[in-house]
Amino acid sequence: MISVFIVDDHPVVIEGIHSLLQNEKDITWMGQAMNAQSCLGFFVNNTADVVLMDISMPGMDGVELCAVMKEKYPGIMILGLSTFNQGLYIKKMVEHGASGYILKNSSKEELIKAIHAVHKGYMYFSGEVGMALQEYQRTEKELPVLTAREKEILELIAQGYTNPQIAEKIFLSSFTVDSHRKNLLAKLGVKNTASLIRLAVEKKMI
Amino acid sequence: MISVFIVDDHPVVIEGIHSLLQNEKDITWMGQAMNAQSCLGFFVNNTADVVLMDISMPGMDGVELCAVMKEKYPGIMILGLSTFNQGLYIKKMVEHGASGYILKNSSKEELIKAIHAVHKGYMYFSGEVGMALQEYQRTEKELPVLTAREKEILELIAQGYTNPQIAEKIFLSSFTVDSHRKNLLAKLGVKNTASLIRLAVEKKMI
DNA sequence: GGCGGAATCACTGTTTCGGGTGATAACGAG
DNA sequence: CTCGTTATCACCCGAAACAGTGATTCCGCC
Repeated sequence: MISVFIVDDHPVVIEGIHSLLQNEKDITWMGQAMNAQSCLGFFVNNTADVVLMDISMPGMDGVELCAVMKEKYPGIMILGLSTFNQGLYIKKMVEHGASGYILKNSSKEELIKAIHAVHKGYMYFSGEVGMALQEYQRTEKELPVLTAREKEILELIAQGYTNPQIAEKIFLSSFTVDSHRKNLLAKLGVKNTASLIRLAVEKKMI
Repeated sequence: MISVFIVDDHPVVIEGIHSLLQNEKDITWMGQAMNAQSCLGFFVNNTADVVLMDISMPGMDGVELCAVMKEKYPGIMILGLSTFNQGLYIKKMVEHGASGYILKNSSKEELIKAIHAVHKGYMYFSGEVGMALQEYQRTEKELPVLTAREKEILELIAQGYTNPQIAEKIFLSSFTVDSHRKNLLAKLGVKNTASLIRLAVEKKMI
């Protein structure tokens, strides 16, 4: 049984989703809020497994509310709601802890599929934005473990040394350095030095 | 009128600087501390415009104390004190918010000049380390201005695109993209893509 | 109305990177 | 004792990056 709460400033959306879900045996309708304050008020004395949350709302928007909710109740899964593909906001919501995103005109099947997915801890993304963001998540969470040697060489690459220079510096063959470098690219799933260093700096690996 | 406080574990240094400053009309002697704890205690109920701070002290050293002080009282200017040119520590102190550095055997004139300089918000560096650190500051704060085109191409490089790919994407010749790329390397004073991207990410240019 | 910077394009090299493929030795875990 | 991983080294080859040099157009500024 999955308890669901919805936050959206459009009554018609609340009603629509409510009616879509009311006959689902394993989904319980916990309630609704039409703004961020009301939502936060609800969760003082109540809880839910999954929160469907509008991205754009008057006052505190979905991105902020998402951050606050995840801060207070990390166990609650948040699924973004929007009427169109707004890549930037989706990305921001995910960065602030949302587990996914669906379009408001999604089918009943997709809605239920998405609720189940995020409840189990998966990410769910609706429509064509899906693939791009799955990729984003991959690099976001599953950071491969680098060996000591790889970290050492990554550091030197970031400092601007070339393979031959690194080889001389740490007494290795430049072939070896090149091997490690290629392993770094493969492990981190990037295709060249530029994206390697960007990832490394952003993830504070160096 | 500039109020000055000093932190040093050597009484002779405190005395020496005190006597150098006692006849200065626009400088007020606020007091002294011989360790970090005592210094922090003083600033609970007092303040000062400029703090002369020894780099090496028993217990919490100048670098740490500097960080703590700047965290609590960002408006207080800190001037490092050391008996010799210890580049690494100076660099660290500056990174933690110090506004400069003088040698303990500086002349009275230099001491007063330095106090006035940091009080006005300038950096001050004593002796031959001066130049090196001014340089450090230059690359640290005075980031060259990039043109719109350069920023655009920098962004694309960071996303992992090659020159030919960028050229195709924004309808330019790959020669042109390469020109901009070389300008980026030259402007930012780096020698390859790795250090370019590292700098760009660390300085939040992308 | 010239001067400088930005933006564009062009050509020629050399060096480095990146893909693929494979080998050997050491070492720890099962 | 094998099996997987790490670390090492090796070679080929095409693509990309880097260095150097130079040219043209456009546009704002003094």
